Amino acid sequence: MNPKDNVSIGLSAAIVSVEGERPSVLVVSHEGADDALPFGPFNPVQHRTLESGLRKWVGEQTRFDLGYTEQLYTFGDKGRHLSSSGDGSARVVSVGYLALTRQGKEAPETQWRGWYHYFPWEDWRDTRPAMIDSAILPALKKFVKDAPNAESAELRRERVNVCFGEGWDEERVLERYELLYEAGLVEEFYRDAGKPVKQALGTAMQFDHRRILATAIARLRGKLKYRPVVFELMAPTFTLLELQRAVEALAGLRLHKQNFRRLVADQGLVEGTGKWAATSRGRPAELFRFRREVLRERQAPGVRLGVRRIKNA
Amino acid sequence: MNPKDNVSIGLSAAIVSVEGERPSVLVVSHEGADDALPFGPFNPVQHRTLESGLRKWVGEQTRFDLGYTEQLYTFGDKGRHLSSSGDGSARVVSVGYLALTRQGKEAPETQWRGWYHYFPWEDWRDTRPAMIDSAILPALKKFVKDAPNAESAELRRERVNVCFGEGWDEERVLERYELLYEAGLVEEFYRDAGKPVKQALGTAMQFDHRRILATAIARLRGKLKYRPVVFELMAPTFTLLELQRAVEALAGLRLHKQNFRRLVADQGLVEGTGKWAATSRGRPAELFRFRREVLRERQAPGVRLGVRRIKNA
DNA sequence: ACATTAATACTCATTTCGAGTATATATGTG
DNA sequence: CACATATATACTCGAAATGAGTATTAATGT
Repeated sequence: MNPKDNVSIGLSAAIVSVEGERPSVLVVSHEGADDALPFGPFNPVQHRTLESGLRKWVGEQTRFDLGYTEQLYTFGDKGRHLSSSGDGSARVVSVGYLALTRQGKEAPETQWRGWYHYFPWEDWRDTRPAMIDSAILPALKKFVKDAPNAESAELRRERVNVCFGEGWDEERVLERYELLYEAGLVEEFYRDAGKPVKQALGTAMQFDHRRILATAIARLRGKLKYRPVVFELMAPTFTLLELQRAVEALAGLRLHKQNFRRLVADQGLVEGTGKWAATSRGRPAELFRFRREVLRERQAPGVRLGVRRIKNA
Repeated sequence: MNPKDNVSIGLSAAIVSVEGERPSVLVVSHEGADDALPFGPFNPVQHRTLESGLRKWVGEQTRFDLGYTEQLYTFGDKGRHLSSSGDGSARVVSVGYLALTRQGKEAPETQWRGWYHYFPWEDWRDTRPAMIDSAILPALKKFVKDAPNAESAELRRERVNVCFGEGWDEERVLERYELLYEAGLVEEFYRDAGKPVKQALGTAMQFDHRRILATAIARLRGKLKYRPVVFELMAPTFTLLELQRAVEALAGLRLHKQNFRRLVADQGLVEGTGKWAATSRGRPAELFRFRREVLRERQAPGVRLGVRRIKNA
């Protein structure tokens, strides 16, 4: 192939953990600049696979030993990988990864940050976020009206409806972010276009990292339901309520407690340890552990969160 | 970034269609060489996005106008992108795509080929393929026995069990292909290692294209169940049996006719046209069309094929 | 003692699913 | 034309899964 076809490949990782009710992502933050995901170039000479390249880079940058990892998507859009400083020179194709861990000893330049800082409209645990009605929908209405022609307006109307209309589908995280981007509701839109920022919902990230994070959340929310991935984020033993809170934090939804318990129990996802959690108030809860055997036994075990939100939080 | 980090990006597409009961993939075949998927390099100067690059390349090579497309995975393993001629020079990272179309006018160097030529063990419509018991399981048993140590043997045993043991999970196409690759049951294994071929199940493809195709089939089989993607492969109108045969062809499984009908009808995926198919024998079937509106209405409509195989074909 | 809090158990109606049986409408054959 | 055969379509029925509770148990704080 021709040398002019050469491109640099950037590897980025959305490293996710949950502490209590807060789903977080590990970010590299330098003062003044936006947060970034840990990332680095793929070196075809050193690295045998993309994933081994990622592990090496991330290890160096964050001192983290990635556990579960999964490739998300490869982004190559022109103009979507600019840093805040605006160097538009190199064309970079970026491969995003999702990694799940528990919090540990991080490198000093990195920190865990709640992911709803970047996506405040995605957290429906307490209530439908007010900003959807106060800021998002009015702006999107305008976006529909400003469409260049009727056909485009109809397409936009449909997208708005799917993303923010009747019936919240918690998995459409990326679709929603991309819609907000195109509608100019997000800082990155202005940065990529080299224009002054007009609207900026949520906290911005460097490059296309918020898009990668959106992809990560979407994938994780989907995967939760058919693979027992939550357990990668849990301590070795946990109470059922802790497990539920973790799932809720990730899904951004509240679940029905009794049914949640029935689900994980009936599916054989967990087993009691016979020990009890130190409790403050209320009846003490039994500590459970993940039954690794289910990975072999069942076809598609997962916390099939009865997707519907609990009537009222 | 350093120039030595530069890599070529190859774009490949698994273009899928179904004609009758035969799911096919569009391949480029030159005599003497293995089949290949349509592919070409990504040109960062010309192409704004990876997908537009793909569309351009594929358009030139196959005269096909891709409809539905979806990015699958980005492969970068060293030594898995060798051609049959064995040029090991350039390091290529390949981005695989899935595209769904109907058959039309193809370029002369391309042809539709049934995908079960490449994966004969994946077609369970008539019966559990005999080669699983006659060839695959014995060889995999040996693969387990030849493990370097007990721990590795246990891991291998589990993988064999998940892939080919009790309970067929039709989505694990890639997992199965990778297992067969590692166990040396597939031509590509020997080619990539530069060794003489010992065992070769199914028809080989160039580069890592069979792996990309496996990824495509797996993704499509999964997606079928929660998104109405089959309809991309159907004529504008079709009988319910034709629709069922298409789904069965893709899934490699037989389905229960009456329940299939109930499913697609109850979900509002199709609507009758009031016209009837020209019939040879039996009562004539009504022609249906896809109700595009469901894309807006329901959360996750798809042909939730009651995964279990029909008792006996 | 008792209000409060949380864990866990049990109930119940509804929906979905798997697997049929039953009936309707063609063709082809003697 | 009667009837075997093939296919489409309708309807049934029990089992399992799901959504939304109520009931009971076991702690703490006052």
